[in-house]
Amino acid sequence: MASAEERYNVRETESAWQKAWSERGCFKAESASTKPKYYVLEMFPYPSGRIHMGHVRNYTLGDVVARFKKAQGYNILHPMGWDAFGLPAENAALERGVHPGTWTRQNIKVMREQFMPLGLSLDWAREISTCEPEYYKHEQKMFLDFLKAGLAYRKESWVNWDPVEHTVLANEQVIDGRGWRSGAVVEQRKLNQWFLKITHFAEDLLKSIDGLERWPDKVRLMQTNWIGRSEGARVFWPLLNADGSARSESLEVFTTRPDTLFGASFCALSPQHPIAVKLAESDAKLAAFIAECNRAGTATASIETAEKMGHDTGLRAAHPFIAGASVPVYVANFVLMEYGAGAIFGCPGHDQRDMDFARKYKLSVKCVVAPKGEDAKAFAAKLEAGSEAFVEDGIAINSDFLNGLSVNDAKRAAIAKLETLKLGKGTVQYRLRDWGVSRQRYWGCPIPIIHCEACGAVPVPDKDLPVTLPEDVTFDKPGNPLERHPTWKHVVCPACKKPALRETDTFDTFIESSWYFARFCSPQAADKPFDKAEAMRWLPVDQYIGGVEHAVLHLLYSRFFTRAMQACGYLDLKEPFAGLFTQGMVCHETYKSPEGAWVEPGEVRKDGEKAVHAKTGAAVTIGRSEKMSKSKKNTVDPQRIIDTYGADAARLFMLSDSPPERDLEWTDAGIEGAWRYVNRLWRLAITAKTIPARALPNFATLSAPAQKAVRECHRAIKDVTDDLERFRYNAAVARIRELSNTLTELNHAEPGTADVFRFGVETLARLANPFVPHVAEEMWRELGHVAILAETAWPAFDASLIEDDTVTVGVQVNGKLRGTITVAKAADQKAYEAAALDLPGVQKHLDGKPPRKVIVVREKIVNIVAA
RNA sequence: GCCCCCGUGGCGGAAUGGUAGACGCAACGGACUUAAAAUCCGUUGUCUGGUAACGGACGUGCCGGUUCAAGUCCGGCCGGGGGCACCA
Repeated sequence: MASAEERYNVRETESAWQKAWSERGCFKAESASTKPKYYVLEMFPYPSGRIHMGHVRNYTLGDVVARFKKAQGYNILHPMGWDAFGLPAENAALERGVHPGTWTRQNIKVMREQFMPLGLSLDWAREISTCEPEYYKHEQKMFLDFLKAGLAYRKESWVNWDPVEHTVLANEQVIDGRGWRSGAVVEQRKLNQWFLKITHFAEDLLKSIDGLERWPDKVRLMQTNWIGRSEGARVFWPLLNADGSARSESLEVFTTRPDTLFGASFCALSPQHPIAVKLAESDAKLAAFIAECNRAGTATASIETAEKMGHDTGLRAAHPFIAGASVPVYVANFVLMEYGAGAIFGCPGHDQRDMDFARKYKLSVKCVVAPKGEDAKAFAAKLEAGSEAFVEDGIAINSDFLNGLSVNDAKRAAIAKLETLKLGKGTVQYRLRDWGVSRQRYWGCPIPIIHCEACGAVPVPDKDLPVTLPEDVTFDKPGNPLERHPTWKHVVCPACKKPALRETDTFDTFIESSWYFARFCSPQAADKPFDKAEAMRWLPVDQYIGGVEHAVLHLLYSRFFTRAMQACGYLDLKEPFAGLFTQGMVCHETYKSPEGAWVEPGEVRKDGEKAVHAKTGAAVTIGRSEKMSKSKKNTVDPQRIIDTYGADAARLFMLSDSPPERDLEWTDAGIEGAWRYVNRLWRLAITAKTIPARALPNFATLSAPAQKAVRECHRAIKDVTDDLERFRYNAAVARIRELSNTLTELNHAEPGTADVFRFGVETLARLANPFVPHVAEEMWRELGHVAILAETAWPAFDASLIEDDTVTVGVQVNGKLRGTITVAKAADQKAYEAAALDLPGVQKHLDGKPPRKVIVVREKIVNIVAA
């Protein structure tokens, strides 16, 4: 055993190995290599100031993958960078008067230094920072290429306006009617905006989800729902004036239920529908109603509680199937302009919203679908008198040529008829809308466009790229500093050379993260975003790791952007991430003082079940464990943990207690336990190094306990390897601990097993390497190895030693365990049966009678069914 | 409202339909120590019989089903979490 003087010096050991790895360039991606490639990437961090536990977990998970795959012989690309544009930098500028660039670059410096002691196997030579012109100039060029290819466009539209951030937000960035960062209730404004045509790829983005086999089902489902494919029909309703005379236009609606057309009792337009807007010009009441709707849309946070309101335009729409019939045309607050045609036909009998609307405005309700097997007349009478729509499958009734058809057949028949009449056609509608990328902010990539009165929106010529941000800006007033900069926006039109204005909006920062993974592939090409051949060699990312909060946003944008880059010749690739792993959050108990203020864990002293404030002694209530956040003050600073216990202990704790996809609760006891195990590993190595290194004697000559231990080692290699492949890191750590328990027992109890013990500790070091790389290296070195463990091949197991000659299986009587038998693996069923029936416990429960049946599943179980 | 996931000891969690609770945390007992820390050895699902050796019953949210065998599969509830949400 190690003497008292010999203690594991974490600090020195960890920094020494970090230095050794760095000096040797262990983790540099090889540009020319015959090894198969493996690209490991964690979602790059936003430089907010300091690293937090979520970062530690994220990068530790990726590091396990990288180190394991490296040991398995892959050429690894494991780069790091900074998602450096964003609003917090501007807020800091506002609050502290520091330039966003200064603040951001300072944070990067601090966080980079904080990352170093974690011992991550990163290739820092490829570090990128998205706020530098060397990075963002390429996306300006790409944007102009997208523009040429028709994948970017500008249009005036209603947009989500965040009144706190003073900027537009994408649909994906509005959560529960509030801005995803500010939490402010989002308003609707009509603005000229740049859009990227993500809908162009809607079908492909949806279909390709099937091929993303190494993505979590949850994320695939979320993207599927977000894209929201619906099959239905566009239907044209010729419009009539109040007096029944025909108007020149017809109203287009989208429906997924053309089978219910015979149940139509009204049509409704969105308040933003062009026809509604036009009618409002000569109808003051309607204009007031529309204004009211637009205001309500902005002021009401809880849209779902908003009452359905409508305004009768006086117009009528001619029914496509019933000659001479028509329905009233309303403008209604619940009809969305952005979806479908911005107008609907209402069938109250089979849509709850339409029912609500019909009851409120006393419109007719007609049942046109009845459940199969029920009395249609009675059902229809009940439905038409009630207030609940029937939305399930059934049989068409009261519907002329559709009568008797199922919902699906009726849909098909209705569409066919519409197409014959040229009053509609079958179509596919997506919920997905184009990605609005204009932001009225300073700290982002300038949109490379010049607005000229004569020439319109003119792209900035290549030779004038990049359009860089001016440094001399002020943040003393709300709004966009670029807009009020005295000179920056004043330029001449590249086409006509007359005075013109620069676009002062910047890109949504999700653009930078939509292609950074490709930039990493070729070390910082100056004249192009990345080298195509290099990118094709490394991409797709083999394993991408990050939080599930990006399931739709970043991950969908990147999938789109990759397709857009392909369309413009940058790549020949559609899917950027072949494998995705979404980690859980790092949580901690919350504490509150009697006054209701949050209390930091550092100020709380635990006294059994109770908690008290360390300084004042006042009782503190313990709340549920929640995601670490500054607002709830339940954070633990990684820096402090690493200073105290070292990176290995922090990494081990992150990996060992919970499955990586689940939330992890940080506890002091947990990190202590991890720390103890790191020391235990080291002591095992110190003990083992006193044994001379020599080849393991022939297996057959070993004592029985030694043989058993050797088998254990090989089984551990197999199990840990399997667990690593399947992201079962908590199970892998448990398996490693089991092996150390076996070795400790062996060393204590059995003399003459020294060689095997030494072999076991070596195996332990190699298996522990991806998880706790520093102490593993130290063990490896203590055991006399010169080669660095980080560059040593993953251990192989001997399949013949995995299997034992005998097997122990349970013996049940009527499904209840009554004993176990150990039999030769080669034994036949009869031998199992005989051994099982021989057990006293079995005899007792058979009560002297012969068994009715004996089920033998070799190497698994024996179950005896008693008479 | 719609869709998805999850319910296992005091706690985190193991368990290709085949010996439920691996591994760890906490707790308790012991060794070492003047003492403490550290370390090492042991006990630990619940109830219950027995001085003991050793047994018995129950047990994976609840109710039912399939099966020789169910934490695992199927149906129905209850509870928790997440996503979407006036998407026609």
